[in-house]
Amino acid sequence: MALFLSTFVNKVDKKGRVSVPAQFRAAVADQSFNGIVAIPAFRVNAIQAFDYESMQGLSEGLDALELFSEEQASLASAIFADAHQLPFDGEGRIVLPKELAGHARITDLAAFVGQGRYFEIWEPDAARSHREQSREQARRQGMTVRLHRPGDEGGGRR
Amino acid sequence: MALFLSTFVNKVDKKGRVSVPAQFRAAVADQSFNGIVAIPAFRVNAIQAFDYESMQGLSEGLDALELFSEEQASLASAIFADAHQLPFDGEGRIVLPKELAGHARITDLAAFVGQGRYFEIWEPDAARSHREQSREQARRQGMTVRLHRPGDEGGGRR
DNA sequence: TAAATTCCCATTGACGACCATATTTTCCCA
DNA sequence: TGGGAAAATATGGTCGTCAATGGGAATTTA
Repeated sequence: MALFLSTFVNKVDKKGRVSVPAQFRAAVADQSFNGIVAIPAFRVNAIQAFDYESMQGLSEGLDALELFSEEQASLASAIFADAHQLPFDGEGRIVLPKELAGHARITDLAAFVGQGRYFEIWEPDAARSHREQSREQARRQGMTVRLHRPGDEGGGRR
Repeated sequence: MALFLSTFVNKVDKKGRVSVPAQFRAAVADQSFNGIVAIPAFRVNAIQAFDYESMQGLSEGLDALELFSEEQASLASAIFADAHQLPFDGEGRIVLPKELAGHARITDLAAFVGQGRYFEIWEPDAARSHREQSREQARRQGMTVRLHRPGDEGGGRR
C-alpha cells in the first residue's frame, strides 16, 4: 500500500459528499472493500481514516474467547463501535456521516491530511492551527526532522 | 465484509421484531444458518451476537482449555445454555426473545454496535453512556489506534 | 378457539447509481 | 516557451432502488 502524503482541501456538498483526493484513492485501490474506514480521533477534533485491510489487522488478536476480558472490551468498543465504512461512489467521493462531521466540526470544507499509513480529515482552520501547534511543540522539545522531506508543499510557512 | 463496524439504531415493533442492519446481514451471509446466535453479555446489560460459524469456533476454543476445569464448565454453560438462534425473516429482521430483551433492558429501540468479529445489541442510551466510558478509559490509558502490519510501526504515537 | 408466531405485501424515505458540468492538470505541439 | 487540446479530477443534481418499518393474512402452538 502506498503512503498517504500531503494535504488536500475539498468541498463538502449539501448531501455531505466529499471527493477523496485522487492520490489517497490510489493508495487504497486493489482492496476487498472499495472505500475507507473512518473513526473519530480520541484526543482531537478530527477523523482518522484507514483502508479496510488495516482495520482487519486491528481485529487480529481479539479472538472470541478474549471478549471476557475488560481491557479488550473497552478498546474494541471504542474503536469498532464508532467506525464507519465509507464506500467510494462512482466519482471517488464519500459521504461524511453527521457524527463524524460533527466531531471534526466540518461543515463545507474538509482537509485531507496525510499521516503515512493513514490519514486524517479536519476542518481546514483547525488543521492549520493544529499543525502550527505541533510544529511549535516539536521545536520546543528540540526535535529535528533529519529525513529528506517529501513534498512539503506544506502550508504553514513556506 | 467480515467485520462488524459502526453503530445502528433500529426500532422494535409491537411484535418484538427488529431489522438487523443490512451491513451486518451482509457480514453473515453465505453461511449454513441464515441468522445470528445471541447470548446475554456477562458483565453488562447487553446482548452479544455472532454468526453461527463463530459460535462453532468458540466451542472448539473451549474444548482446547482444560476439559474438566471448573472455569471451563461454568463458561460453557453460561455461553451455550443461554444462547438463542435467531433466524432472519424475509425482510432481514429477528425477534428478540424476552430473556434477552429483558437483560438488555430493550423496549422499543435497539442499538446494534459493531465489535469487529461480533456485535452487541444495547438499549440506545445505555450504549451511548457505555461507549463514552470506554472512550474515556481508552483515552486515559493512552491507547491509540495502531496499525500493526508485519514489520512496520505505522500509526500510533512514538 | 385464542394467542402467538411466521409469512407476505405495501409504503416511505434515504441512499447509491448514474449522468452532466466545471475545473484543474497533463502533455503535446506550434 | 507559451498556448491549447485532451485527460483527469472535482462538483452538482436527478432518479431508481433498497433498507427499514408497519400492517394484515396465514399458520402454528397452547
